[in-house]
Amino acid sequence: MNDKVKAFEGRCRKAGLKLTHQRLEIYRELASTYDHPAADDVYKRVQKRMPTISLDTVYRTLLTFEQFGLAARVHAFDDRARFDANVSPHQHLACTRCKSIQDFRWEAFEQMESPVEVRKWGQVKSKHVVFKGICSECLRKERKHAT
Amino acid sequence: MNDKVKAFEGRCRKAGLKLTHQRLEIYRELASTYDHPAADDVYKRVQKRMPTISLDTVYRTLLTFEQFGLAARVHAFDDRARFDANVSPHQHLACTRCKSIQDFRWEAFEQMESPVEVRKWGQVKSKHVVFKGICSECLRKERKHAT
DNA sequence: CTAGTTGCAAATCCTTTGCGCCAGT
DNA sequence: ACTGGCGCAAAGGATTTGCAACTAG
Repeated sequence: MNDKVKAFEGRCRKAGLKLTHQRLEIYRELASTYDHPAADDVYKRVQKRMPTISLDTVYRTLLTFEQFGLAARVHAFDDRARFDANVSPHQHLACTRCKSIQDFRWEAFEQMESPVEVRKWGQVKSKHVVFKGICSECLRKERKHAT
Repeated sequence: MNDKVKAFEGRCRKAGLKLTHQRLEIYRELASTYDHPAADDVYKRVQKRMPTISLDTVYRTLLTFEQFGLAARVHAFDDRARFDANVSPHQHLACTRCKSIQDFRWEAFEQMESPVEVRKWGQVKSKHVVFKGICSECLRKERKHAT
């Protein structure tokens, strides 16, 4: 965790981004969780330690992180954006019931060659898979209710 | 095209959905294009032939189509939802510059077995790939400006 | 010092909703 | 006729923006 923050500080300096308390706290929060929080969630959590932070700073900061490759935006559901400090290649599992999002690696996919249409289409920057369905937790709850 | 509409009518009857002019026009519009319009685009286009239609009817109708499997919502960008009358398996190419979205088939991917983590995660309903990058059209324009 | 950042409040954009009237079956 | 669907207007929610005050480098 502290390594992540150290790396983050270095990346900020290199990019010419000022290391403000807000950015540090927001990054720390994002890097310490695997649940892909929405901007609002990040705001609420950071607010506990830094009561004066404002929601728009969180939005602005997350946008900055995204632009500098320090965090990624996840488009699993369309109601609100979700964020991820994990910027190395990985794929997502998204539960349509509880809206949870989980990372997983899929090297067979990541190393697969893209079809010709894709190469002809233009300059690809990223490829990403999303599986949707119902997570086992939600399935369990459902069975209980059905009983 | 007319086949699509005929099929659509059959599917509506079977599902107990009333075949209103609005639904027919919205479906016709969506099925006649490959550009994955947003609700607002559909509204503007349908409005030309049906000036009294309202935007919220378009939203409601697209939602209904989605729920009954008559159309699909595409989550490529997070600003607004995009829709697709193509509900058979296919993947997407999305240009971050012009926001265009293109379909393509990728059978090697579609037939690939999912990793264990996925099967353990829960009950998967769909899997979908999005490639992001810059389409050749945008690249061409960029080169022109750079000259 | 000074440019980049923040906090506040207001604005904007997309999408949804309540309700009375209308239309498809 | 009955019920679902429509149009209108207004609400709701997420995200962005203008601006003055502040702060990291």
